[in-house]
Amino acid sequence: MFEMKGCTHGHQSPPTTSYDTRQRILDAATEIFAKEGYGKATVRDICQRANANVAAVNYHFGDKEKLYSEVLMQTYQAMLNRHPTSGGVPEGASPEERLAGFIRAFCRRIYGGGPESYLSWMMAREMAEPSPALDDVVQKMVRPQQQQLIAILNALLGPGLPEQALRFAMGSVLGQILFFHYCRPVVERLFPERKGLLPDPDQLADAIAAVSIPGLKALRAKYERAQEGR
Amino acid sequence: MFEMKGCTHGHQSPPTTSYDTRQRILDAATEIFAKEGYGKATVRDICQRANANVAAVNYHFGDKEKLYSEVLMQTYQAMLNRHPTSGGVPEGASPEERLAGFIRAFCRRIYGGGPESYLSWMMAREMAEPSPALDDVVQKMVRPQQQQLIAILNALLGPGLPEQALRFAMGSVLGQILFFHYCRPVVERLFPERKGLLPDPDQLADAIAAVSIPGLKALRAKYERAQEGR
DNA sequence: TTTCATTTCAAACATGCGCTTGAATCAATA
DNA sequence: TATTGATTCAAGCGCATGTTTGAAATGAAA
Repeated sequence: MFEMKGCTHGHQSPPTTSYDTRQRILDAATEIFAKEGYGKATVRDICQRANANVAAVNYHFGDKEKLYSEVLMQTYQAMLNRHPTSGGVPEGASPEERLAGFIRAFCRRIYGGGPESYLSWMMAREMAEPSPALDDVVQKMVRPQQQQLIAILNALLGPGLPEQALRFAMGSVLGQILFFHYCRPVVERLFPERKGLLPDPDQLADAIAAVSIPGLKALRAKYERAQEGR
Repeated sequence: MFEMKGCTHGHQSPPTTSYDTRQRILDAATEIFAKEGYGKATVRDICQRANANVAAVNYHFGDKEKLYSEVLMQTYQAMLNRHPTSGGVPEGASPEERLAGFIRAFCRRIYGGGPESYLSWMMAREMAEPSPALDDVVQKMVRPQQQQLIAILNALLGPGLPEQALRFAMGSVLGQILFFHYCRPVVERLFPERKGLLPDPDQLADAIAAVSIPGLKALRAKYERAQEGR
C-alpha cells in the first residue's frame, strides 16, 4: 500500500523530480479544468498534457477532486496577487474614486483575456455546479473582496442604509461587471459579428462607474424617502 | 429496425397511451435536467421518475440530447407565455415605466421560486456549458426580448448613442437582474443566514429601476460630453 | 556497491453511462 | 377473431472513466 505524502517528505529537497511532475500536473490541470470543466476534464487528458502517467494524479493528489480543489485555490491566489482589489487607488481617496478603482480592477481581471482568465472560467462553472472547493474559495478569497466593496459602498451611501439595500447595491455593481462574462454564450449569439471579442476592460469599467455612482446615490435617496414617509 | 415517428403518426389519436409516456418523460426530464444539469442527469433516473423503460427515451426522442433540446425549448416557451415581457405596462407608457415593467417581469420570472424557475436553472447551466440547443433558444426566445429592451433603452436614452454604449446599457440592466441568480452559490455562502431565501422579486426590481434610470441618464450625459469634447 | 524509500509505469479493474436488441404486449382495424 | 403497426420491456452491449495494483526504475544515503 502507498503512503500518499507527496510533497511533505521528511527530508529536504523541495524541488525534487517528483515536484516537477506534481507541478506539471497542476499546470496542465489548470488549463484543462478551465477549458473543459470538472466533469468533462479527464485525468487521462491531464496526465497526457503533463507527460505523466495516469496514476500520477492519484499518487500526488489522492483523487481528481482534491487535484481540482488545489488548482482552484492556487489559481485564485495567483490572480489576487496579480490584480490587487484596490485597483491602485489609495486608501484615502474619495469613495467615488475607490469604487471606480474596484470596478476597473475587477474588469481587468475578467476581461483581460489570455490564460489570466482561467480563474473566471472556473468560477463561472462553480456558479452552475458548485464543487466542495467553493466553500473555501468564498471564505478565504471572495469574502475579503466583498467586505472591501461593502466598505466602499458604506462610505459612498452613508452608514444608515438597511442591510438589504446594501446587498442590492453590492449586487448592482457586481452584476454589471460580471454580465458580459457569465452570459457570454448568449451575448456572442446575439452579436455574432463580435464573436470572440471581449469588451475593452477599461471602457466597460468607465461605463459601469458612470451608471453606478449616480445610480446608487439615487437608490439612497429612494430609501431615505421611504424612511421619512413611514 | 424502429421508425421513430413518435408523435406524428399518420392516423389521429393525439393523446394515445404513447403520448402519456412521452409527456411523463418530458416532465420528469425537465425537473431532473434543471436540478442536476445535462451531464449529471441520467436517462435511467429520468425514466425511473417517469415510470418508463430506459429505452423509452431513445424510442420517443431519438437520444438524450434531442430530449434535452425539446425540454429546453418547451420550458422557455411556457415561461414566456406565463410572464409576458412587457410586465403589463402598456405600449404607450413612458420609457421609464416600460423599463421598470421589463425589469419587474424579468425579476418575477427568475426569483418567483418553485418549478417556474426551472428555466432559469437550465439557462444558467447553458452559460457555463452551452449545448447545441442554445442557438435556437437565443434566436427564437432571447432575441425578441433583447430587441424589446434595446427599444426601451433607445427611447430612454435617445437614438444618438453609439452601439457600444447601448450594449453596455443593456448589460447594465440585465447584469443587475441576473446577479443574485447566477451567483447564488457565492451569495449563499457570503450570507449563510439567508440560505435558501430568494430576494423579493418586486423589491429587487424596484431597487434596480431606482439605480438604472438615473444611472443610465448619467451614462448618456457622459457619452454626450465625450462627443462634444472630441 | 548495497540499501531503501520515493516515484513512475503498463496493465487492468470496477463502475456507470447512453444506447440497442429482439421478443412481448397492446390496441385498433379488417 | 386474425392481422398489423405502434409501444413497452428486460437484458445486455460497447465504451469511457476514475482508480488500483504490483512491479520496475530512480536516486540519495550508508
